[in-house]
Amino acid sequence: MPRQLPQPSRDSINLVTLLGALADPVRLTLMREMYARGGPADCAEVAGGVEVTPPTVSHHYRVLREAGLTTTTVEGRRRVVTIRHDDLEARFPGLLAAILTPKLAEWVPSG
Amino acid sequence: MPRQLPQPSRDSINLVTLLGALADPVRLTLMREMYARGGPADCAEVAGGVEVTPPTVSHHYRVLREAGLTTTTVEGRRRVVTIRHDDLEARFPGLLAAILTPKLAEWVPSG
DNA sequence: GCAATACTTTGACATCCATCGAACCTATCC
DNA sequence: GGATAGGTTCGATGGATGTCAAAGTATTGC
Repeated sequence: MPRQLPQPSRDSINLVTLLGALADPVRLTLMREMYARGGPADCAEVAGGVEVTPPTVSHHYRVLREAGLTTTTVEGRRRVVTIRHDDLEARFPGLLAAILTPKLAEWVPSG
Repeated sequence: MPRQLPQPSRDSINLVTLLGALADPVRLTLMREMYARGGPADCAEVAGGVEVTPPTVSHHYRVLREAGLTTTTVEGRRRVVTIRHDDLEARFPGLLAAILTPKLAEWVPSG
């Protein structure tokens, strides 16, 4: 049975917390990867290109989830993560697209 | 003569830095106030409703400026601040509106 | 049951960050 | 020049944050 990890309700998503969650290169990379995949994705696959240790990856997924950005479900010994498109669009229309759509070359100057 | 305080060029505005600058209640309040006024505004007036000491306000204005969000000019013994609408729209279309448009009641749950 | 897999939690550590008081700087005005 | 006003910088401080190694928790498979 897939269990769902605790997450804030739509109405309790805080903008400052949300921005703080996105204001980190690792988490922004994770979000971009999820966004590009467009649907439920394997946590390990999404984090494939990220160069931090498993505990740190776990920490970042937790921050994203607790900020209301993602939903994580446990399926066996893997985790599946999804961006909360509907909730985020309802609360902050256009925000996600504005942050995640720009090309990589644009959010990292000289990158 | 109005002097302009140093700020990053349009192309060197970093998304992570920008989000970090906005991920603070005081700075978000300042940005909202400026956004609502729609043009150049007196720093002291904008910060009128904020309940922190002058050194802290000064610190926050600096963070906003160095993140590329605002332009500050010195006119006599007051400062005038402006949101860099054009540069921000060019780099991250729709971002500013998505973050600053929501009503107050929405970015602070139960507020 | 046992071993291996996948991820999390705990604890520690270094760094960053918001905040303030005190001192400083630069205009304005008498 | 002296006094005042508006802001900034400096130094200190308490708290948050990113990171990792080690230990813990589930789940799969033999």
